[in-house]
Amino acid sequence: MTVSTDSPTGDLSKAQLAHHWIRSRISDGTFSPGYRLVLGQIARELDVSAVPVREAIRLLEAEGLVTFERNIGAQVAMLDATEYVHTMQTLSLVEGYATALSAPVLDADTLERARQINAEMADCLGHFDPVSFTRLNLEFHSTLFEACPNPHLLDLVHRGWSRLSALRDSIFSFVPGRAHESVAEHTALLDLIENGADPLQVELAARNHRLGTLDAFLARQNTPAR
Amino acid sequence: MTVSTDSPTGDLSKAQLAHHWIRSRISDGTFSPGYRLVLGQIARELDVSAVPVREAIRLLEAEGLVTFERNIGAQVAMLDATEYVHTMQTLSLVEGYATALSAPVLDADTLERARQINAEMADCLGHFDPVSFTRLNLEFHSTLFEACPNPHLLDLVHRGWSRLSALRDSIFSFVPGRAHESVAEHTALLDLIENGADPLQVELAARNHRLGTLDAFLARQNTPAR
DNA sequence: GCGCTATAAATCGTATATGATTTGAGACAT
DNA sequence: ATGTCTCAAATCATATACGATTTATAGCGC
Repeated sequence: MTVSTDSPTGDLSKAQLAHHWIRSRISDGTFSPGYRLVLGQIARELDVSAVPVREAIRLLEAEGLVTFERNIGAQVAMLDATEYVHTMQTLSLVEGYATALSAPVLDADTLERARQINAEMADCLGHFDPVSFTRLNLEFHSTLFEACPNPHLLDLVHRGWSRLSALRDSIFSFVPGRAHESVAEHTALLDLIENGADPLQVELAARNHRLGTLDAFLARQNTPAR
Repeated sequence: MTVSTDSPTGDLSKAQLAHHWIRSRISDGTFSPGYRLVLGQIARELDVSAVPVREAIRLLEAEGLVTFERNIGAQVAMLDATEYVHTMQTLSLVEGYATALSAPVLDADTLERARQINAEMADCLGHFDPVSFTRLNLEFHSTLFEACPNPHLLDLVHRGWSRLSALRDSIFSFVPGRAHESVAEHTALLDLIENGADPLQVELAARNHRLGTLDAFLARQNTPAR
């Protein structure tokens, strides 16, 4: 359901276990940005040796969740404003396309479910609940792009979400003063899909929807626009 | 210049050396798709232990260049038609956007250089030289997207190219009967950029240019269209 | 007190060693 | 000939050991 909380299935190597474990700790906030990941410490915690932990950390580095320097060690990556913009921009691109590719495959049930989720998001605005809002937002978009027939593309979408949800605090989808617009755009997007709109139109709607959130976020922070 | 032949700079760990070394062997064709990568064998060859080699291979797996199975081992990934389509599709997306983002930053000199490269590509058509054609094609597009200010996006473009150039035989950009059209589209793209066209127009031109090559390739192979 | 050096502690990087898993060859029965 | 069983060799996965590098600390001269 959620992107990064998926539990690994089947029997995994210790390196893979460490990989998932550390990623989970980053996602759930136990290890927040800047936290130093000491090999031996994590190894003791997981009751494994340092070798598979090192491997896990190098993989997380490749995913962009962790920074790593030779002979220095690893720490949970910190997204500055610039990297946030770049990640959101990239996500808007791949998610928009993934949504457009999956739109023709969505059945009526799925669309109805998406509308339901969007209704719940609207509720969150009533009794101010940005955390649920963000969680539902992910659920909403997942519903729309998960049917994408291109697994590479889908992988990029997941990586983008993972990076954002792990490194920004957990309410990055909620920008005060923008949330209402966001819900409205969701409805518009669903209408487009339901009416079998041109794929490019769907793509751009989904893309601009996310870029809109980004811009709102930047405006709020007085960060120079992208 | 080329995407995947960049030599690492500075002092690297043995794991990183192994990483680059294996990738180079894949790129230059020494290790072709399906080739089995045996840890101990590579370790002996590089005069290191198996530990850093394993790390390197796991990273290459994450990049999609090798497949790896627990207790079985690694082999250079094999792109079937489907994966080829997915990779090309994804590349068309990210490269198109990267080109559109970098277009406004390109100076006259760079554009002139691109035209020069494209002229050389046209020459390659005269004295049938698909290998140079493909190399120049990469050079041409690199020139256009390297100025992209979004490093994440650029990274995705590089990964896409790396995957394609490593796993398809080295002339994947050259599809007989399509190459002339390709050169013409390059000129059209440069004109758009030079005239300061709308970014979306540049993006779609670049995207469709690559998708055109993909479609031509598929048609030639009688593979069902994407 | 401030800065410098020397030393110790912590940590990383990887070679080596060992157990676990898979693969392949030969023996054997059918 | 075919299938299957057994065992040995190859290979992977990881714990352990040790050297290399960095960082922290204490001492010393000024």
